Amino acid sequence: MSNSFIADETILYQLYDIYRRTAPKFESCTGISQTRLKLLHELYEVEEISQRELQKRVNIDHAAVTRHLKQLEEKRMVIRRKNPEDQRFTYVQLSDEGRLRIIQYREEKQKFISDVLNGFKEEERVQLLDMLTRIQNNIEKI
Amino acid sequence: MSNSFIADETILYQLYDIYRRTAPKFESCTGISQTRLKLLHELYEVEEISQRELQKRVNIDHAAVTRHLKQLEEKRMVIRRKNPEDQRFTYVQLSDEGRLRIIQYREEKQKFISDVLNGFKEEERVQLLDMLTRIQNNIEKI
DNA sequence: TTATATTAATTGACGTATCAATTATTGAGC
DNA sequence: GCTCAATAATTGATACGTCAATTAATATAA
Repeated sequence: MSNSFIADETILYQLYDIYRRTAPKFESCTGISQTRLKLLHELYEVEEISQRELQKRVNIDHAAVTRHLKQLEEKRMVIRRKNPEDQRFTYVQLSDEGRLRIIQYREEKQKFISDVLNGFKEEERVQLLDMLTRIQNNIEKI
Repeated sequence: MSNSFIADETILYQLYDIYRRTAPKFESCTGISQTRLKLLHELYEVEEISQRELQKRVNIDHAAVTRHLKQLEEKRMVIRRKNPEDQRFTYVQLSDEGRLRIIQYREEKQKFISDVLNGFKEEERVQLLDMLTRIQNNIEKI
């Protein structure tokens, strides 16, 4: 087993470890989980959208989407309604309050991200993004 | 909001996304989860170790360590015993079968990792590892 | 038009991480 | 020696992801 393989192992492990350690800090800094903010962010970009379409965009399981939206609805962050023309579809939109609060969340998120990438030059960020994208593509193929 | 911030956001999201998509594939390719293999790997490196020490090395919650080890014990992969000198400590070691099977797992893992990093030159791997380590350090400080 | 297939959403079962509380054992100070 | 603090392990509650099964509505084909 070569040294470079050990380094490769470490890369994989660090990817995993970074996620695990980031998630709780992200939430305590911003006040919301990464997935949920992603959902709100997608809603922020549109007037109204079906759960199905939203699910495709955030790319997590249907079941998780349903549960998040139900909770966001309870918190009065989003509004859901059935499409009258096709009752299978449920349409979702941000409530006025949701639209206000997401702005706050995004500010906190921005601070958080700049902490995470502290010390990274612009050029390095570009490189990193490129490498992560390549990894994502590789994983896709497996 | 500048373009570079959007790129930074994407980096964070991709780190999260890579983990989420890697985990199930890792498990289906290797036959074991990343965390559990990490536990076994640590055990592979030593004769015997306390759960406390093992927990420090893998750096996940005590509760998770306990639960994993209980399941690995049921599967006859590890052996646990109380330290007679200090009954608070539980010592863990690989069983003979565990020691055999981890070799298999590691081969599968090696294949998996080379798929994930397919197309990465040695120099890029070094760069990536360096950047991930810096991110880890940044997260630590938050 | 009536049976069948498809689609969106939901629910259930499960795995695994976290934090907090509890239990059991040992150590320290009086 | 006895009480109180510290430590390791465990258990309970909760969160959130997966896949599989189910429900409800619509489209399609005989």
